[in-house]
Amino acid sequence: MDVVSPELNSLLPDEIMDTEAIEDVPHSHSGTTATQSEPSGDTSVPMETDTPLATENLTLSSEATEHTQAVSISTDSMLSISSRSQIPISISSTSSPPLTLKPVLATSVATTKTTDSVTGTSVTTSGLQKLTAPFTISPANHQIILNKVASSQATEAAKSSGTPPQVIKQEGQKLLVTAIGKSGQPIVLQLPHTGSKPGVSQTSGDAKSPAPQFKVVAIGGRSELKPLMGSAGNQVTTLQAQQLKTVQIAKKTPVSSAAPIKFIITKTVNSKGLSPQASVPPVIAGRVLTQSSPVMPQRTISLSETHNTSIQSIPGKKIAISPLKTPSKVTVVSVASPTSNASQKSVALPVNVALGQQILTVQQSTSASPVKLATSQTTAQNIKPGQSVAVGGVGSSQFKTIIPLPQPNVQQIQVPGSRFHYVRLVTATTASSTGQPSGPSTSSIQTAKPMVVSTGAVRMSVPIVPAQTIKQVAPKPLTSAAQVVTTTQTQQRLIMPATPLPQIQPNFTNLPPGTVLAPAPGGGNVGYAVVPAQYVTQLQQSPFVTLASSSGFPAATGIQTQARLPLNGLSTSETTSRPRKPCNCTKSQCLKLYCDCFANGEFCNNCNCNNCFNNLEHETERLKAIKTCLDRNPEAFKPKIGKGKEGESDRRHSKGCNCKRSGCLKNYCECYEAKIMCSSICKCIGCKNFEESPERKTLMHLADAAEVRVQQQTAAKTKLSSQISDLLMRTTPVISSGGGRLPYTFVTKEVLEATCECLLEQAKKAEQTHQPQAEAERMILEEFGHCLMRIISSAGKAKADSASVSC
DNA sequence: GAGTTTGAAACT
DNA sequence: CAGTTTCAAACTC
Repeated sequence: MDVVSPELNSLLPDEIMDTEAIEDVPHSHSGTTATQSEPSGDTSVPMETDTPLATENLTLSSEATEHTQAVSISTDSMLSISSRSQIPISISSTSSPPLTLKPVLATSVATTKTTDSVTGTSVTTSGLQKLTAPFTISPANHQIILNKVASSQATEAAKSSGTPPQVIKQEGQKLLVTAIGKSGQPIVLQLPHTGSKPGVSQTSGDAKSPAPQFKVVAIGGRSELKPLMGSAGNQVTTLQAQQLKTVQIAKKTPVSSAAPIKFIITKTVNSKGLSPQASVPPVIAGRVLTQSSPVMPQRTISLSETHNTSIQSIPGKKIAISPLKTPSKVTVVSVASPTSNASQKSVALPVNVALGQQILTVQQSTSASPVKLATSQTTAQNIKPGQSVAVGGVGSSQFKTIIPLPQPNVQQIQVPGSRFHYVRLVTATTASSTGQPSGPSTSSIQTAKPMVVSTGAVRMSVPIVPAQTIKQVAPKPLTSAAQVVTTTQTQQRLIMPATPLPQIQPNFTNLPPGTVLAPAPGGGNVGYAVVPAQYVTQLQQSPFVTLASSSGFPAATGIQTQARLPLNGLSTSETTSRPRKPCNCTKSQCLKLYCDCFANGEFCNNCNCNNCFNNLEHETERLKAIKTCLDRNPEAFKPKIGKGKEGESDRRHSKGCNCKRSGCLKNYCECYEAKIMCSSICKCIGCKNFEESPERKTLMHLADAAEVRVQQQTAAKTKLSSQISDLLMRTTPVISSGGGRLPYTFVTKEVLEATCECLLEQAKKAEQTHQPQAEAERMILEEFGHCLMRIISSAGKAKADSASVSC
């Protein structure tokens, strides 16, 4: 089954389509059984794998020495999962790139089934320790889907479904997955283990045991392996980081043997599962079904990847990540690698990850395009087992619900110069232990630091990847996509797509950055947000972002900063170097493309707009507006200035301008504004914005000169200001020179303090006498005037005295 | 800062 | 798809 229809694929950004095709081939031939290893042996956590279909299951186990199924990966790509444990689990893949899985210290992996019913209900079940998921790794998509099953019941359901999902079982409470972006960028999956001992962390709600966390980080990068550290909140310590399981997929550059690549995930492929007809009812791609009983709420995270070719698409493939009994936090960060011209073969990766009470659905576009991740969570109470919540589907029909989060539960933070929006999703009802104060967790990435939510009933920690690291991995933010899904016990979710996606439906991953999707009805506290990829860059500047306010989102505006997206193809550095201009919308409610903020996928912040709906408080309207825009133009949120055929020099407007009177030499012209020349697709009249245009050259020359002047003036002002400040701070005025010292030279520190005391005294006096504010201000100003007069007088006297002495 | 110009977006 | 209207930014004074 095709996850994404061809139509949808056509709508995808070019960069997505350009990705190398990595073909995930069902591996019927390898009939290996899923290996299970339960180092922990914790009773609470089922150690055995529930793999009805052992052959096609993908299993991650620390101890498992076997890997069963070959996972076909595009020839260039390599998937590696490493854990500290030395037991290598290798997964043979049909393709040359080997997939190796090594278990984490105590983690065990069990394969389970995940079923997606035609009705759209997918249930992934397994023991807490089990990860069940139809597992698909498509190099093209650079995503790895893990499905985590929370409850054994879910496992049962999965079995019933009959799909041979690939199961990844992890005892650790944390799962970190890093996906590779396009061109040869490694995908790293890290499965941090909450506790050194398996099964220990499973106790949910235990303050001592960190809440289970699941993190997926997709970083576009070259072949180099960069284990992203997901510091899942506080719980990931440096030591823990070492325990993380890392799956790395490198395109084109297979990991050298010398490379410390260890595979912690064993992937077994069930031929049945691979078969389209899979016993599993056709899974609606991208559709997330959440079933949870009040007692055993289940959460499913499904990642699906669209295919351009039906052959490549593997319906029913799912990767399940073993759920955590304890409230789990899921963080997914994916950064798409720079676009590659690789074949557009895509592999559908529907992944369902059931995490205890959460269901996360992620669909990935066929290409290396920005990773798309959708997360929906439903409250366990409202959702019955078997009940499904659709979070994003390939087809619009699959998109059952997108509901804005309750305003009080959402906070947005925008960081200037960054494409990322920080979104805080708070569930008031639940208090999570995730906020445990811990030093900055360290991961394989040393600089990575978690965002810590210190206050509020719900605390959410978002691993922040230092910009440096991110840059290394994803040098080109524009093409890269990052998604972060954070699920805490409180059911918080954060999704950060790197780049605006053309469509909101059926794949909600197409939502523009900053989009926050609310949980399905009844889902209550859960929501998900789409955040721009440069989020990571922001992190660099502020390693810790505190999303802490228990108060409602509106109150959090103070911490909001403006996030920006690259404008019109300008380099990220260009766009991020200066803050975006505030909008002044008055009639559009900032929900139309007239609004630059909205058009850039940003929330309005510090703008001058009136009746603004471009914020989390009006997420419903915003989502609707986004959908409307995407319906009208699937590429509405794509950068208008796309890459040219060969580098930036060929950048051109995707649609071309239609200027009539400006000669395309004013900023009215989008081409000119983007500092690019008009092209053949432009419909402008009287265009003067071409290479040989003398007017253009003159303008450019003048513009350059003006810029230089501005810089010089700025430098001069800075210097002058510094000098004045330095002069004022001098404590000892120089009066012996006999020169004409100005009065301010007598404004020494002592004089300033005395003046301030006088003013304060005056203020107190006014307050004691209950003077009106205006009168109080008058009194203070008068006092200030007196002070000045005394200073001037003293200066003059000193000068006179000095002169007399000299005489 | 107010008013005008401009062209993209939205609408018909 | 073309024509018109709406809108907000760019620009002018």
